[in-house]
Amino acid sequence: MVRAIQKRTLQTRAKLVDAAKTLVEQGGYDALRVEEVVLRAGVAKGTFFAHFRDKDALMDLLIGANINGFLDEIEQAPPPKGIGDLTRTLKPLHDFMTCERYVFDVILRYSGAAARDQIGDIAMTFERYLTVVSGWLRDGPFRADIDSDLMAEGVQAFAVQAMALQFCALHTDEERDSRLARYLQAWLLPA
Amino acid sequence: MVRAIQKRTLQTRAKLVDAAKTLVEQGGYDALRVEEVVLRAGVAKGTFFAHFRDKDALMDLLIGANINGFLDEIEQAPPPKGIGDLTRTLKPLHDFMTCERYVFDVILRYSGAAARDQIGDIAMTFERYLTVVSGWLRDGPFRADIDSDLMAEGVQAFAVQAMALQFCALHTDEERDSRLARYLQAWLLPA
Amino acid sequence: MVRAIQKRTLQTRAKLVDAAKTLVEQGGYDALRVEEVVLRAGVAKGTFFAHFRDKDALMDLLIGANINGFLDEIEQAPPPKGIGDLTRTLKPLHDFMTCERYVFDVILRYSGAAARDQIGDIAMTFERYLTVVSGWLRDGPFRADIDSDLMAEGVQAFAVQAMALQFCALHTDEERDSRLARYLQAWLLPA
Amino acid sequence: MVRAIQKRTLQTRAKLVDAAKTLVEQGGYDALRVEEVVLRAGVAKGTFFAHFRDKDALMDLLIGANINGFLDEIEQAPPPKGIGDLTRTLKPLHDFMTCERYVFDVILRYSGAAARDQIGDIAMTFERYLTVVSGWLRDGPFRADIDSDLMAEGVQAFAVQAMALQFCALHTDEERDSRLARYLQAWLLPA
DNA sequence: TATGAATGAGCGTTCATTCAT
DNA sequence: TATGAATGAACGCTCATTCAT
Repeated sequence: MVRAIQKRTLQTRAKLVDAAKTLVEQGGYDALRVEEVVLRAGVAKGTFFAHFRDKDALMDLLIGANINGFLDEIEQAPPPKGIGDLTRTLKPLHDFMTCERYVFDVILRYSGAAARDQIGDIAMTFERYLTVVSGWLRDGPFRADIDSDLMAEGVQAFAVQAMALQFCALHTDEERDSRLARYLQAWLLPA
Repeated sequence: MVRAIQKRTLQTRAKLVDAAKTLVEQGGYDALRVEEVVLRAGVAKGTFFAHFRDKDALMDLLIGANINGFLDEIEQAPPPKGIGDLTRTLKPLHDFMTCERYVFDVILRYSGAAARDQIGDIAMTFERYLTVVSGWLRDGPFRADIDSDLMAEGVQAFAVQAMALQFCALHTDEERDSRLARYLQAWLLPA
Repeated sequence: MVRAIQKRTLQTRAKLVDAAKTLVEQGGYDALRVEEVVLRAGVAKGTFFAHFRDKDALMDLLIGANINGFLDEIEQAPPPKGIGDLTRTLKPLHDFMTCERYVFDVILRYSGAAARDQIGDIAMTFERYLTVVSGWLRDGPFRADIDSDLMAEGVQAFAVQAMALQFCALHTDEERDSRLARYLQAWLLPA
Repeated sequence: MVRAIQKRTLQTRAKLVDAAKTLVEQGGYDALRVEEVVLRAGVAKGTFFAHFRDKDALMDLLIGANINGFLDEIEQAPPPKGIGDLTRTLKPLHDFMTCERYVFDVILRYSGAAARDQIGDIAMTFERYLTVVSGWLRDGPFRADIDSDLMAEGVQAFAVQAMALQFCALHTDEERDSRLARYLQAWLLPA
C-alpha cells in the first residue's frame, strides 16, 4: 500500500533543500558541508540521510534543479535561427554548468547512471536537453540529411567538449562559446 | 648544477610503478591504494610522495601509458577508409578508456588541467589523439569543407559522448561502437 | 476503573511477539531489529513502544520465556542422584543460555535489576532456578553442612562461570559440562 | 622484519591513555568519549584508531590496568589466614570492579574472548586473579581435598556472583562481602 | 632520499527511542 | 492505541598527504 507522502516529510525536505541553497549561494557547491546543512535546517543529521542517500544525492538535486531552471528558460526561447542564436541561448546553461570545476565534475559524473533506479535529476536533464534542442532544430535552417534527435546529440557532445576544454590550459586560445560555434557550424551546417 | 638522477631513485620509482601495475592487474584501478603500493614495493609511504606529486600523478602515469600504448598501435594502422575502419581501429582504446567507470572518470578529469605545469600524461594523450586522428582524416574519403583538425575534434567529442552513454542505463538500446558509427557517419560524411 | 485490556491490544502484542520469534528463528537474537519486527507485524514503530518499554523488554520476554520453558522441563525431572544427573538435567538450559554470545550477555545483564519494578522475566528465572535447584538438592545425596538454598546459589555461580569460560579462548581445554561437573563435585560433595 | 616500536609511537599512546585516565577521574568510565580523549591528548581522531581497535579496546586497557594495580597490591599481601582475610584483601578490587554498573558490564564482557588474539587486558587479569588466589590458598588453612587452582576458580565464581547480586534489587538483604564470606566459608571450609 | 607515525576533515552509520498528529 | 517521521549522540572510518627524524 503506497501511502501519500506526509506534509511533514515534504516540509523537512524543503527545509534541507532551502538550507543547502542558501549555503551554496554563500560559499559555492564545493564548500557545501552536510553538517552545516542540517545545522541551518534545524534538523538532525540522521534526518538528512533519511531524505538523501548521500551528500551527492543532494548535490544532484540542487544542480539538477538549476539546470532544469535554465532549460525552462531555453524552452520558452524561440527556436534559434542560426548558430549564433544557438550558442547565445545555451550560454546561461553552459555558464552554470562550468561555474565551478567541482560542479562540472559532478554533472559529468551523474549525467549517466548504471542502473535505472539510480538515475537522478542531472541525468534527467541530459535527456531533457536533447528533447529541447531536438525540438528547436526540427524546423530550423539546418542540415536536412539527419534527424533533429541526432543533431541534438551532437550539440550535446560538442557542448560538453567545449566546456571541458574551458578548464584546460592547452586550449586557452579560444573562448568556449566561440569554439562551440565553430563546432556547431560544422555539425549543423555542413557545406 | 643539475645532478644526474641517481640510479637508486630510478629503481625506487620503478619498484613503485611495477607494484602499482601488478595491483591494478589484480584488483583494478579503482581499488588501488597507496598503502598497498608501498607495501608491495617495499618502501615507506613518504617515499611514494617523494616520487609522485600525489596519487593521481601515478594514476595519470599508469593510465596515460596505457592510452599511449593504444595510440602507438593506432598510429601504425593504415588510415581508415570509412567509418567502420575508424571505429574498429579506435575500439581497443575506447575499450580501455571504459574498462572501469573510475578510469573513465579519471580520464575525463585529467584530460585537461587548469595550469600548463599540471598537464599530465592523460592530457597529452588527448592532444595526441587529435593529431593521430587528424592525420588519418587528412586524405581520407571524408567531407572536404572543414579541415582535418576540426574533424578530429569532433571524433573526440563523439567518442567521449558514446563512452559516457555506455555507462548510462537510459541508453542501453544501442552499443557504444554502433552509436559512435552513427555519429561519425553524420559528422564525417554529411550528405 | 481499570479497563479490561482490549482484544485489539492483545492481538497487536501477539503479532509483535510472533514476528519477533520468527525473526529470531531466522537470524538469531543479536540480529533482531525493532524495524524488522514492526514491519513483519504490520504495525508502526511507535506501536512497538506502546507495548514494550524498550527493545530489551521484548528481549527479556523472549529469552525469559525460553528459560522458563527449560525450567518447566527441569522441574518435571526427578531430583538428580548425583553430579552427572545434575549437569545432564541442566544441560538444555545451559545450551540455550549460551546459544549466542549476545544472549548470554543479555541474560547476565538482566539477571539482576537495580530497581524492583524493573525486575523482568530473566531476573525472575534466576530466582526460579534457585528454587528449583534448591528443591532438588534438599534431599539429595549431597553435603549436609549447608542448606540447600546456599548449595543452589553455588550451583548457579559455578554454572555461570562454566558458561562464561565456554566463550573464552584461554579455556578451550575443557568442555563446559565437564568443567561444571568438576566444580559441582567439589562444591556439593566435599570429601 | 619486526622493527622496534618508535619512541614517538609510545609517546602518543601515552598521551592518549593519560588523557583518558584524567577524563575518567573527572567523569567516570561510562561518560568517556573518544572525541574528548583525542581533544585532550592533542591528537587526531585517526590516530586514536591507529592505536586502539575501537573505544572498547581503550576501555579494556584502562580497566585492565586498574585491576592489575589492585592485583599487585593483593600479591604483596600476606596469604589470608581465613575467610575474613580473604574478603578483606579482595575488597578493594571488588569495589573497583563494581564502581560503575558500566564497568562491571565491560569486565564481564571482556573477561573472555572467543579468539586468542582478541584476549585483552581484562581477560588476562582474570587469569592472574586465579594464579594469585591459588598461590594464597595453597598453604592456607583451607580444605585439602581439592587443589588450590580449583579453589581459586570457585573464589572467582563466587566473587562474580556476589558482585552481580550487588546490582540486583532482589538481593539487597545482604551486603556483597558478607554474602561472599558466606559463600567462601562453604566453599573453602566445608565441615 | 627514505621513513612511517600522525594528520584531519568530513562522511556516513547506527538504531533505539520520542512525539506530534 | 496507532502512526512513522524525526531524533541524536557518538562512533568509526577513510585514506591521501604531511613532516619531523
